Amino acid sequence: MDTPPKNVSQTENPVSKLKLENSPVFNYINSLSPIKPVRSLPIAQTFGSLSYSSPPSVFTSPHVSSHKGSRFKSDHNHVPASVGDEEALHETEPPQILQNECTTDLLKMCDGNVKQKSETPDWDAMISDSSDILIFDSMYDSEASRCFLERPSDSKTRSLGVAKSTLEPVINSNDALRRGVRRRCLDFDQTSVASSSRCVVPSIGLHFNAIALSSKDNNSGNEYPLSGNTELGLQGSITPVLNSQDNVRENETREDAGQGVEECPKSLALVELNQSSPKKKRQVSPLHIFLCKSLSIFHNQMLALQFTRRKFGQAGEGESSCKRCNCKRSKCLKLYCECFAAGVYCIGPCSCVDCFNKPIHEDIVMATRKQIESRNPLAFAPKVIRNSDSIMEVGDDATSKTPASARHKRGCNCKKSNCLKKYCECYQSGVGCSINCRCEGCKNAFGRKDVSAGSSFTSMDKENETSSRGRTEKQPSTPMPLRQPLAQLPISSNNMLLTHHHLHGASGSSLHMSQSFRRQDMSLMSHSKIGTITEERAENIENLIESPMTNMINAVSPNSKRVSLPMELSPWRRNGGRSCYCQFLLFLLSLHTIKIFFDFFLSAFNSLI
DNA sequence: GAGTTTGAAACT
DNA sequence: CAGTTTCAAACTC
Repeated sequence: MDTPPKNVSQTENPVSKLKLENSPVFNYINSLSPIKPVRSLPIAQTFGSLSYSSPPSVFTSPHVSSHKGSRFKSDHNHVPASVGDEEALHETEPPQILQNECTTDLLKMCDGNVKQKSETPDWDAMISDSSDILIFDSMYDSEASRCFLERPSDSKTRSLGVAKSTLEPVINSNDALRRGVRRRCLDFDQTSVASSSRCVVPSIGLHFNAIALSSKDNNSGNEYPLSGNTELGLQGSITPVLNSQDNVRENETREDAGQGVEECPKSLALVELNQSSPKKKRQVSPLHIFLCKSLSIFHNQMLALQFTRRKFGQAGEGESSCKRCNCKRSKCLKLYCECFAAGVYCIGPCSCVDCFNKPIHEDIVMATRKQIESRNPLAFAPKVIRNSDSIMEVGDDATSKTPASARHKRGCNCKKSNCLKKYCECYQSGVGCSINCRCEGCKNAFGRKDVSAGSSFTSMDKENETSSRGRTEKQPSTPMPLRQPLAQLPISSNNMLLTHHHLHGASGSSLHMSQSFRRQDMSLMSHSKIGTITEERAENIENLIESPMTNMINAVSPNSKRVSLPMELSPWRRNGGRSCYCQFLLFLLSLHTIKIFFDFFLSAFNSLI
């Protein structure tokens, strides 16, 4: 960071300093300081201003302590000796924790930069605290609490996914609460955490465990190991992914669980930046690290809250996607079952009979799923493939809205419905029929088969789909479904995720938003002269912003019936189109900018005097 | 809500 | 691979 040398102030005349501090200019500058304003800045309100509305009850929840106690890092200064102590502690100071600790962290951040650089701030502790705080903000949301406690879990045996025991309610279990986000995940594979709910963002195909795996070996010298809490929100939205590599990670995860320690994932792409080179690592600005981690944590909160809202039917338009199965004879263990097909457990509102698609039958579910996948490796893959250049063709009526290049993977086989009813999977998914369809008398309002042959559904797409069908879907490598796990994605040399361009099906609007946001923030960065954020690091942020995590929010689900994420559910597109994510980043950057100006003016006055 | 229709999934 | 059966959602009344 281009912080002016501070030795000037160390040698200054105390009298001069006093004069300076009493001067109006100094007062003005001091008012620009990030220190005091930040101290008075209520973080909760900041989130509120970002349209990240959490019920106020979050601050009064006694569960606050539970999560605080789940901190993994060595910074246990705040961890009480017992759960009871935790509760006692936090019941007496619920909301202040969020504000004070956050602001304290920011103060540390700023102070750490203003002071001698030898005083390396404890960024780990800071981030750990922040992550706890932020996660608490949503995880102990009153809704979330209900959600998490809806299905009691065994807090001892599992570190991921679904708990086996569902009999005894777990109230104060840190693990249970923390795992609540994944409660409804079909934990077919320990590290292939399914979408937490059918109501969850159906297909955020982000497999952070994959990153963890790839980065574990490289992380030994990580200067800024990440608090394990950041794992939570991410996995809350991870899609079920099965591949051979999962077994390895599964074992690792189980080992971790068996040790009773939830391994810090150290996996976030954000903190993996520039870790391949020790030199580069030394160049990483602590503020940059803080910023990146904060962004990731913030994102986690978005997803966690999103899960909660959808689960409790507050999704507005998204409610239509929260369906319940009604299986009678399949035991919800076949693809007939929408829940099973979507990779989620059945829940209370389901009307199924003899349902085995529940956490207590986890082993059966996993075995069945693998059996189905042995027959058809793409059985749980998304049925609809959207090209990255999909552009909604908006017509006069609602039914004329169709992703120009989105098509059903296998095509339909309608005989009587003319592809005009929901019997047709293409129509149900809101996509037009394609060359792959064997339908008769196709009149699909989203695009008829005969018309699609010359439409924007490119020849490559056709080739992919045709080849896919020709192989009877026994080669999962192609076509690349939307929900391809990051585990299969190429990881760059510096352990950073490659951009979403490697994926099919990123939403065009989301992409546009990301790019717009990127330009905006890159511009801001350049103008604020954040010297330590090198161009490469800026590119890292750029990649982060364009990561699949961002772009796949609008992806399709394994069950094409739950395809789209409603506009208002996307954490990046709320608040009238300006993302909270963006605003949060801008907020952090503005703090940094203010600090730079403060440093500049202070040094200038010091030099003058 | 019951019965029918439909097409995907599963089976042979 | 094709034909048949099973199944559950969609649909109709």
